[in-house]
Amino acid sequence: MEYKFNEIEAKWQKYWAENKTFFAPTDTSKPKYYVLDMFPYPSGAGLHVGHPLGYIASDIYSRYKRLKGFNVLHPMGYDAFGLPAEQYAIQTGQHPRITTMENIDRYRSQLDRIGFSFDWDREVKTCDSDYYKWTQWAFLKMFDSWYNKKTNSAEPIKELVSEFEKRGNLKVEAFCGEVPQFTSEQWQAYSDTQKSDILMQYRIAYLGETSVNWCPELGTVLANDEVKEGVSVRGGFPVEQKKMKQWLLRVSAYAGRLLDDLEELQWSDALKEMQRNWIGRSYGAQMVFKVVNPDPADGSKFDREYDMEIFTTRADTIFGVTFMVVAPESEWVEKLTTESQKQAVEEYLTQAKKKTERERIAETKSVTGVFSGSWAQNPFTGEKVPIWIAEYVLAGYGTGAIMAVPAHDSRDYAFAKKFGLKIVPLIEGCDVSEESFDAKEGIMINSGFLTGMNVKEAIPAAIEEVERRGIGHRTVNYRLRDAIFSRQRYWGEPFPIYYKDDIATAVPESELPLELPDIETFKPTDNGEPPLARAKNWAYQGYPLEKSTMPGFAGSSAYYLRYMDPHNEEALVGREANRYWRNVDLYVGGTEHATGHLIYSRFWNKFLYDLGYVCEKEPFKKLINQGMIQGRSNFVYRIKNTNTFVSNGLKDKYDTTEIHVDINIVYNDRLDIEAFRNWRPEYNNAEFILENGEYICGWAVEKMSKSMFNVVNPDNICSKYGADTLRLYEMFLGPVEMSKPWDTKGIDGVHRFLRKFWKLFYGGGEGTGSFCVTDEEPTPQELKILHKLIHKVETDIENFSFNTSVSAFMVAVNELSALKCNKKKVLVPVIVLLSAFAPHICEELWQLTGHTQSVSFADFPMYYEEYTKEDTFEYPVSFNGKTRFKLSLSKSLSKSGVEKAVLAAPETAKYLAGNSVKKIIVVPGRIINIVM
RNA sequence: GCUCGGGUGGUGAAAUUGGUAUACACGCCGGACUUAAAAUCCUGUGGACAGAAAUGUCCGUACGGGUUCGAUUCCCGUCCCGAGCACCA
Repeated sequence: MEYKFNEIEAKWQKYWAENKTFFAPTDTSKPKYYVLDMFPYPSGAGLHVGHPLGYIASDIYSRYKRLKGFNVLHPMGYDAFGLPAEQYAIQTGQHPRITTMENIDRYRSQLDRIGFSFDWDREVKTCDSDYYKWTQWAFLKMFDSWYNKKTNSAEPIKELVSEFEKRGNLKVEAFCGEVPQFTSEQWQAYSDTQKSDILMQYRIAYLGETSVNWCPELGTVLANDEVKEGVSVRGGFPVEQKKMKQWLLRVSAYAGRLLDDLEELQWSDALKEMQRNWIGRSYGAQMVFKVVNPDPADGSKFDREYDMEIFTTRADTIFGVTFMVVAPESEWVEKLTTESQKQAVEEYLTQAKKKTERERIAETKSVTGVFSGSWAQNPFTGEKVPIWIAEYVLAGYGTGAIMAVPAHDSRDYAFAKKFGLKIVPLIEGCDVSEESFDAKEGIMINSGFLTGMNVKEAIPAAIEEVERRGIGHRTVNYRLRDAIFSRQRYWGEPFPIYYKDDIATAVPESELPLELPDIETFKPTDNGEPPLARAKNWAYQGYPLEKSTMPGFAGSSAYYLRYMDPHNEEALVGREANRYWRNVDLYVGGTEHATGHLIYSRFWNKFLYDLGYVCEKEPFKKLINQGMIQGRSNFVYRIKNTNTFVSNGLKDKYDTTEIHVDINIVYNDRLDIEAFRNWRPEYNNAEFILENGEYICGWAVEKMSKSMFNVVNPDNICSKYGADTLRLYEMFLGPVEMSKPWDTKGIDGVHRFLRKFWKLFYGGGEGTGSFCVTDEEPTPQELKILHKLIHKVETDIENFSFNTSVSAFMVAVNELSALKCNKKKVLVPVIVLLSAFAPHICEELWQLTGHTQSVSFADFPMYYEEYTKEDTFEYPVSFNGKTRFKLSLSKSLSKSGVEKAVLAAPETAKYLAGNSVKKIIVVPGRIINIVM
């Protein structure tokens, strides 16, 4: 019988859905395994063949784990709030919910065709109110918490308030904004508004007036990870810095833990490194320089000496400080500017402010700055140095002020050269005439008590001295900033916050979800308010509700927890379900979320962990980053001003224009000329210059997109070759982690393999023969093929090396075909093993070989035991007619293999014979280990 | 500039981590079946040299050195490619 993949696949997909084959109950009698894919944003374009790459890999792994007896949680859902649906809504007036639901349906039908083993009973959509109820709930918990540095944990704000009432905040150590010190009496005397303002500085979700990334085109603020090179990641619109009142999450409080806990995760080094860079820890010292104007007559406003605090990682270079710099946005600017410099400073500031983020980045090489008029005193040398204002110092990092050591910092060096400031070298033998010496090595000179020390010793020695003198202390700084959490958008979770006499107040938990109201148009209002300002009665008990909504990462930060217990109405995740499923064992997704979702999720999880809602401190134990699949575009070459097209090999002889051509009318780079003429009316009477009677197209690797006519839809591949072929082929293409272009050329090879496999069950005669397998005992040769296959595929799956396991199947099937092997005892274990990769064909063959249920995973351990027992035995190896040592071999290895190995390496044999070798381990033809 | 990955046939890529380099697949060459094509199947396929042939010899994993009985794998230097970060003091 023929291999009718379309019928077979439809049959089993229906069977799985009807029987809920992949339903994963919270069954504590079995070991659990949680395999998660990053859920997709359902875009209007649907899935292309690149999207399912990671899903296929994780599906193979899930099915494999089920075979091994695990209770596997493998859910899927949709990250359904987002910008594209809203942009579409603004243009068309169609409610984003409608577009989103349509897209979800399309995604679902595409996913179903590939035969994934998702437990759809656990599906979540972030835009459903019974899902975002828990997003809002978590936000309220953050609003009601503060970060205690003493316990290094988030704690309820109620406890903080009672501490304030008893003792004020003198003993409180918290990650917080700027707050005055106060006693309990002072606290009690504060007005409600004052109290609220103070508490706001402590909350983990807080309202803050900060400089934000404002994108005028999108009409919203963006988080740091949503901005790249000064433009928005979505849309590529310019972004500027603007002071605004916004909701923020105090992610920075968790910076240290986010960094430290990275160690124990099984993530790729590249990804961990990205997070490390993003969090950016640096050890150093904070110290104080006195501001001392030499000539008070110069309009100095100082009636006393000010202490200006700076941060440095190079305390050892303090003797080389020749000037100081503060950021233009720093609050120090006003205090430091003297009368005589006032005009120059103001000019500089207006100029700096006008620049967009993009311009600032473009001009990183140009050095700008202005002298403030004030001077500071070096606490070690007593020398007076000028204080400058310059853009190269950032207000948001450290204290927004630095001590400049031009000899040993390239940025300070460039600045000193431009403005003619002094450069004092501090390291023996360094040449600072052309560039600074930034390396942290060498012997100190010109450095008082540090002179003669190595830089590595000098840094701690300098910090110690700073601490001894009481002018500063050792400290750690992080680059990671608090996450801006509000968006001036409609299609997102509403904040459960209302403003009672301008005091931000939480909507009671019992009233969640706070549903997103319907509105007529989705644009921001004419006076620049967010779209929710258009909603009627957007108020709680008569008080106005917050009009911003939450950003995209809000809904995706805890979805992995919701899958554990998706229908629980009492909690985000029930205690019992959480204790069983714990966290994600394997997470598969792209690197693009390295500094966004993967940071926010870890933060969110740690926060819930602190409050005792979840039992693991990290959400994702092991992470695999699947590569992107790019498109392979085809081109035709039109001779300019004609309707004649010239084949790729001849195009250099003419003046041509390159035109993208739909890859669906090109086969192995050969153009279907008739189809091309029918593709577009303007090509109806196109002429062609051929080579060898064919039109050969050019090609290039590009992003898969509609505009380049290179999108390959998985549905088409499924109809033409079947889902099993698609699954195998995507794996066969190369390692999952690698990015690679899609090329349909090789798919025939994989499809042929499945036909060949199918034929094994039909006495080698597809189309003619009838189903025919025997109960005969396998020969040793057949067992060896099987044994090798099981071993190879198992180790490959564990290492996520699916391309090589597909190859192993091909080798085995080729070998079994050559032997015309149709013995059940050989073929059935192959079916079981292959069912992880190509489930439909395997289910069918499983049934045909006489099994009544869906691939009965319970039977697998038997085969597994029987065929993977590795009896090792000693095999003597001799040189010069004398037995020298014995080889340790497993039963599947042949004698001839070993002899060949030794013969292949006579030098090795000679060497080994002359040494005391205890054991060498050999596989056919190759020595893999020598024990001396 | 800094930090991580990588460079293996015509192409996608293997190599059990120091043990016969190029498995598997595509493509290509030749053959079988066919009136023919498609499909299918079989054979060959790193390079150079020698031979009628089986076969043999040498060179080959970006380049130059090193360690080792033995290096695609480890070490040093150079050159390319990709990804991420980028005034973070």
